[in-house]
Order: sequence, then C-alpha cells, then structure tokens
Amino acid sequence: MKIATWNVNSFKVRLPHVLDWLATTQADVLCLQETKMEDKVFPYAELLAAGYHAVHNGQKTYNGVAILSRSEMTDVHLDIPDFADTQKRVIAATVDGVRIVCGYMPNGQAVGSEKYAYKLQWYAALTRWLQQEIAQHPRLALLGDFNIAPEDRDVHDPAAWKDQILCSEAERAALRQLQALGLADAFRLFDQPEKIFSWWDYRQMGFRLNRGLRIDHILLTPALASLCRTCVIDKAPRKLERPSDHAPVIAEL
DNA sequence: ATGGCCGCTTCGAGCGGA
Repeated sequence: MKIATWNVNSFKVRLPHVLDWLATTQADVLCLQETKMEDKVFPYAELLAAGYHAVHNGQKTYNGVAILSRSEMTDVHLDIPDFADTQKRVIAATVDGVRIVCGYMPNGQAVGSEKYAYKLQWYAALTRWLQQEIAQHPRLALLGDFNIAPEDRDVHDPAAWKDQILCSEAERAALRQLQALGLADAFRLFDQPEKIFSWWDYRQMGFRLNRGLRIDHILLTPALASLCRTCVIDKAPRKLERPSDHAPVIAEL
C-alpha cells in the first residue's frame, strides 16, 4: 500500500500535476493540503475518472484538506473534536483497515505571535485527540504538512533558521510530544541522503540551490512502522512549470 | 537596508504562506 502526502498550494492550479503524479506513482492514498477551495467546486468527477475516490474538508481561499484513495473510504471524520477552529485543517478516513489522518498544521507566522500560540494550542489539541484515535485504530498513519522541521538536519541552513518559525524549540517539543504517542517518522526509519527537503521557497532560486526544509511528514504507529518498506520525497513535481512549493512524500507499507 | 515568489481576492494592493 502506497500512501502519500502533498501540500499542493491550490488544488485548482495543481490538479493536472496531481493527476499526472497519481498516474505515474500509482499511489493508493494521497493526502492533500491547501486545496484552497470550497467543497462545491472540488473536482470529484475528474478524480473518479482517474480511479480515485475523494473526501474533502475545504473552505474558500485558505487551508483545505482532502484524502484521495483507490479504495472506498469509511468513517470519514472532519476537524479535531472539542477544539473550536474555523480553519479547515483535518480530515480522517479508514482505507483497507488503515486509519488515515490528513493534517495541515498551522504555520505560526513568527515566534511569539498570536498565530504561533494558535499553532502550539493546535498541536496540543491534535495530540489529545490522536491519543484516543490510536487507541481505537492501532493501524494509524498521520500524514501532512506539519510546518515543523524536526531537527537541524532537516534544515538547509540551521544557523540561519535557529529559533525561527518552523524550527523553534517549542515547536519541535510539540512535535516530539505528538510522536510520544508512538508515532514514528517514516522517513527516518531508513538511511537517507543528507539535505533532503520537502519545501523550498519560491524566491531566490530556493529549489535550484536546495535551500529547503523537511516539514512534510508521514508518521506511523508501531503496527504500520513495522510494515513500512520505503519512504522518499519525490522532487520531480517541484521541477515542473508552475509547481507547488512543496514536494510529495510517499511511503510504502 | 528591504524584498526578491506565488495564489487568492476580484482589478489591485494586501494578506498569508514558510
């Protein structure tokens, strides 16, 4: 089973890239973030024609998450329970006995800002909910744009990013708290080359110079981590015309 | 020194992203 995550930065713009990528990779499940569209314009028909069911939790302009799956999905769930949030950042569904949770974690804007506080609260709420969700679904995968680079080796220039947003100690601690539920970073289950990233700034030739961060992740419970055979970041779509600033991450279970 | 890109909203400057 191939499961993947991709922040597409507008699904309207990136639909052709996603359809091409699905045809090439034959992923079984693809989690999308930043669809930036309302549900009434979501391209269900185009996806179905390509062989994928879809569930979507969207809103106009900002945020928006979706799960695409070759198999039908059950027990679809939107948002974090008992956490008041107008931003559409979470969708979950069960696919072939695997609980898939797709998340678009808050960016946080700047350390110490209101959005930063929201980000930390959001992570705490996610962790509380997932503790229960994992108890009910031992085979669970959390995929998405985490907006946190877990360690300095996930940052092209750790000195420049030290204590900055996406890299601050409190953010990394929040991610460790989440992983303390037993969630393993699929990418780090394997030997990986150095300087592998999943996001590069559009500005200043960020991609060509490989000035990136690894902020898109696939986290697996022990029952799934033991089944995981590979996890890679596919840079190919980042080289296309009008790319997303993120590259997809894909794991094989 | 600052911002330098992209997408969105809805025509165009400002916001958000990371």
